[in-house]
Amino acid sequence: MRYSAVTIKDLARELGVSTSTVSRALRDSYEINPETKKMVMECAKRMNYQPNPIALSLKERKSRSIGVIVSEIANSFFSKAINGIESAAHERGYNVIIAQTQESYRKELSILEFLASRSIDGLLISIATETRNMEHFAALHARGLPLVFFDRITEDINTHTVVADNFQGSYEATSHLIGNGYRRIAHVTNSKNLSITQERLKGYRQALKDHQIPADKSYVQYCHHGGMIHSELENAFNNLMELRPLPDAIFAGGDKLTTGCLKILRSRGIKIPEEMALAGFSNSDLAEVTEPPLTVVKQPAFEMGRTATELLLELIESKRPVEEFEKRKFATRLLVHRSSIRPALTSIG
Amino acid sequence: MRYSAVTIKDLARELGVSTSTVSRALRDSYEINPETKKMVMECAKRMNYQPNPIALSLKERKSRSIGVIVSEIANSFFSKAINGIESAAHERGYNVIIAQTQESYRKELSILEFLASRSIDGLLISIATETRNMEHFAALHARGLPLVFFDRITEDINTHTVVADNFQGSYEATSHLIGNGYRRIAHVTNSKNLSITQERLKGYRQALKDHQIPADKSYVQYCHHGGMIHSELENAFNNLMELRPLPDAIFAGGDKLTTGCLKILRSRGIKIPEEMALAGFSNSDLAEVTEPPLTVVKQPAFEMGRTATELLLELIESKRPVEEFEKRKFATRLLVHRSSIRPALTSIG
DNA sequence: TTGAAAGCGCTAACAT
DNA sequence: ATGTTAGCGCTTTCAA
Repeated sequence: MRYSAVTIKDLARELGVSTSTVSRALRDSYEINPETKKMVMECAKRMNYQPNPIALSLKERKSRSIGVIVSEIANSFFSKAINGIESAAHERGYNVIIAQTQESYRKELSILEFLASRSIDGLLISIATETRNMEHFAALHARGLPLVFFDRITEDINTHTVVADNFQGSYEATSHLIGNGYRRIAHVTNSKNLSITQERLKGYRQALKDHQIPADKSYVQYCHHGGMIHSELENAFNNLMELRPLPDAIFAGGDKLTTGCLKILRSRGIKIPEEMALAGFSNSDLAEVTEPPLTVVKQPAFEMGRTATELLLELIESKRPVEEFEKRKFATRLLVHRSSIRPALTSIG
Repeated sequence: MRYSAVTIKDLARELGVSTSTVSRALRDSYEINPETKKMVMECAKRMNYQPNPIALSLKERKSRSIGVIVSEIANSFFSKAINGIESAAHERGYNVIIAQTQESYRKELSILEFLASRSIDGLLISIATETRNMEHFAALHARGLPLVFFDRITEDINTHTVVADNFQGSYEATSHLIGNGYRRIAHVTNSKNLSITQERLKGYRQALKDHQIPADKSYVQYCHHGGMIHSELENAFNNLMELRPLPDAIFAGGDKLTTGCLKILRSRGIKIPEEMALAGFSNSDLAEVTEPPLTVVKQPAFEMGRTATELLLELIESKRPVEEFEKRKFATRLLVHRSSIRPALTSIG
């Protein structure tokens, strides 16, 4: 059974006027007699007329919907960013179509093809951790599809980007660990090719450097799948546990990695922060009620989503090709909790 | 700048044939010369032709997209259910448009209007906690839009439904608390009008009854906004703390309520489970690393999402009106952790 | 085996 | 002030 709506034609027939009169009346055109307008409006309301957006889309060659590609909505940063995206999009009459890569490059490719073939007007992208090659994005961009990257961005494509100040967030968190007496700080992070990985790594390294702590490459562990594959984070962690001297703190570069490290530490009975401190990027609401409460770097996810969307809609609705691209950067916030505070008694200094 | 795709017309011009020939060749029609077919296919590939789904939609009067209405995607149950929904929908070439009510009836109304006007083919709905009146759904259903309710359902509309066995989950959790020596078990739950609230309440009451524990109405606190408004849960909690005798356990009937109670108990320094045990419905991955680890009733969210979608697509693609409606019910799982286990020393029995 | 033409719902240029 | 018509991309009779 098909749901069939009232069309402009039905109204025209009902009223004995032409479809164009109805169309113009509904759009409140100046060239329509006020009385006719009123008559049409009333009839439309009475018959519960709803314009068919598909016909409109076909005509205007746009669908008033935008796509969003993220790694997974269960990620606390992305679910909040999506709230921001939806709020900005709906305000301006746009639909949002969400798709998840689960950090997989293959999925990213197929999703991109899927979305492109669904006539979306533009795309918000946060790149999967597995992805190294940007050609699939470049091809679409070259064909004129408006693109805005957020959070995990690429330099390869010349368009708007929205990011958190990952360097700052990472620098602050690492400095905080150092300030609490930790010296052998490991860094568990996403795949090397990701923009956020590189920036966070830089912040981490700079903090070590500024405090005259030598950086050791083996203290940095990359998770090619962003902790999406459980064994991967386990391996990274095992690698760290084989190091001598043992790290005394872990700074994690992503939502799943932060909570993942917490789970592993807990499951192995390693005391936090006595034996190993933990801090990391996360937007989880539960950070303060875990055991121990987690020190986290929070990104303004909602605002970032909103801004990315506004920039995308600007691109979509711009009459002329946009030449100037913005790089918006948002400050992060460090929320300090017990997981990274060295207890007074065991302080080594 | 507009992204403009290759059309069937471009192919026809390129090859010097008619658009109908191209169309038929692409659809592999029997009445087209194999050589022509091959030629068209090659040209389509070469020019990177992608059929315009909007034109198709207009023609077929369907959009190959379904809407999903949930309270919020940051909810651990819904984010996983949505994964299931997307997996089933994408498999069959459907788009998913997600919208969030934030538990607000008003938002539910406007979202419904928005989605209905965007020519979706069907709708998956989990009702907002504020909603009491089902007329907005009934009106759409009456107009022939396929609807499937999941998780928070209504009896008022005759269609497929997908739920967890809320009674069972609630019964088991409450019985578990009783088995651990708790007798004064409070229940913090969603708005009274919600289906899940009623079923979970029944399970809770039945468990009390089966163990000869008198039910006290004041031990049940309803949150009309599902804990979405912070003060609401605070109030509910305060009400419980004024009771004498004081409850010795809380059983929470929803994701946000469970973690919300944890936060409140923690912030007030009330020891869990010594002073107050806690258990509740939640699909959070962090339940086992909170302090204390939480006893939770888990729903098979992914499977529920998949099933709801399959039922909806069945409805959408059915040639004749569907008369027989299914009520799918999924078993829940009780994961016991420390938050509900009475320590041996303080055991009263 | 192929082409011409109509039509899905809507808008807008062009009549009148 | 209103009507006629063409066209957005595609499929599908109907003709040839």
